[in-house]
Amino acid sequence: MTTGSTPSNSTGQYRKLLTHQPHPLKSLDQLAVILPCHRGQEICCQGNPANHWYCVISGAARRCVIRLDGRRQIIDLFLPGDVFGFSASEEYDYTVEAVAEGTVVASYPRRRVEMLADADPLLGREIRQVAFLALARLQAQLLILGRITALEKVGSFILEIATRMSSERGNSVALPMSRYDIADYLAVSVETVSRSLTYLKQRGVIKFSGTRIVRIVDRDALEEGERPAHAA
Amino acid sequence: MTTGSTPSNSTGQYRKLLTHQPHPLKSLDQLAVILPCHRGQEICCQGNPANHWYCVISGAARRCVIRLDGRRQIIDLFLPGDVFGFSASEEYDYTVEAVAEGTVVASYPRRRVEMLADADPLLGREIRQVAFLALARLQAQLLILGRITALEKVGSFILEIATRMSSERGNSVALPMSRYDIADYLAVSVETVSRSLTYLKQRGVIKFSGTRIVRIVDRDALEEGERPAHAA
DNA sequence: CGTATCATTGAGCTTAGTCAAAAAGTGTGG
DNA sequence: CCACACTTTTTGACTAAGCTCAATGATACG
Repeated sequence: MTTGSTPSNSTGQYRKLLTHQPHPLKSLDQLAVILPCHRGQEICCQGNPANHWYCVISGAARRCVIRLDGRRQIIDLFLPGDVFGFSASEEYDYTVEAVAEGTVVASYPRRRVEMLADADPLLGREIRQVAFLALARLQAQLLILGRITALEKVGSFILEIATRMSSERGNSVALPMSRYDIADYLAVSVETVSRSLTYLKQRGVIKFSGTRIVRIVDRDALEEGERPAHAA
Repeated sequence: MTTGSTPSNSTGQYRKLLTHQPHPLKSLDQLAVILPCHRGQEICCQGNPANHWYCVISGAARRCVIRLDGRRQIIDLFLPGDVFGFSASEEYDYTVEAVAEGTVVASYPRRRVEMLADADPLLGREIRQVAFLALARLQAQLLILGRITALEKVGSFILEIATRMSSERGNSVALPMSRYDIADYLAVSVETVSRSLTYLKQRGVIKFSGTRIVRIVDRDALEEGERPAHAA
């Protein structure tokens, strides 16, 4: 749909991007429809039939739920290589939106993929593996939300992003989202996010080059009280 | 292992229980090894190879992680019919323990099941579906942890348990776990859990028949500010 | 260059965590 | 059946972390 206005030239470039990018559903590249997204654009919407699975090619996407009181909660964050769109029912029970302008997403027709998986056990395993990764992501997020202080939440968040965007060299991380998004992701207020970042900066734990580019100076300090005991 | 001391008679009874209980992996009943558990007994342990998948037959189990500071967090709660043991890596990255004395769990050898799934696409789909259910459970838990006040967390918790233990008749729910467990599950202190319950009792929202049996008097009050906007 | 969004900072207040202790169950062995 | 130990649950007083409201700076974008 969005691609309608895009010159085929450009679509071809996205196609190349998909081909060159390693991701978990490589074997389905030929089935993929490529979706370049604007900032905030809905990729799939709560209540709609869950007919597609998706994989982030570049950029970032957020999975959110809006509460009655108007508060938004971000349930999950998708970065390049992450697969999403799974649902236990026939409808999506969440909405996914592009976070950054120009986020590119590959979309796969669910039923066709499932039929392919019926014939190809290896593909079936791949899909399960991808679902297990989604489980691991949610588990990590639960651990972050379970932290006591906001400072720990923000610290873990930076480390998580740093790990998942490992393509970035060194200790510099480009935060893919605004402070507001981070707040809704960590279930704290924007002000608290900002204050925590300022505090970490003043203590010399992190440094900023631009508001959204963080350099981790003292990783141990960020990890403080963060690791589960077994990892010690 | 635990069954070693159990007379075969008793094992036979558990087997019957499994046969009569509807659950998602019915087709694997013949493969199942039945594990009756003591209160607090470990079912699978963080760091061990993830060689089994499990299904709760009766009772309840908790998935936990222990932090460096000694705090425990309960990541997930398994009730009868819930399948667990999935891992994205070759090892469990969490520990699962029986909550109630006499909890019964069916255990399935992972590799054999995966081989069966290779040959039987329907089984493959069932496993995916079960994994999607696990995703939905974690999403629900994230929504609860994202709530603002402790009162809302406790309210949502009661409603969640009431829904998942739908076998219980009427509006009475038997809480499967102690206040401490609830606290670690909701990431609040025990005292706060207790105070919230007392408050709900005094406001006439719930009634107790015994400390762990709750009757929901005013469901709407519990749901207050709880529903995502779309559900309105 | 102006406007809208995003980010930071401040002040006051509320909620929930901590520490402490009492009360109510639960189970065990005599 | 009771006494005792232990766990679970509740309640109280104090403290501190984070939310709200409010305002000011910074950035991006047309």
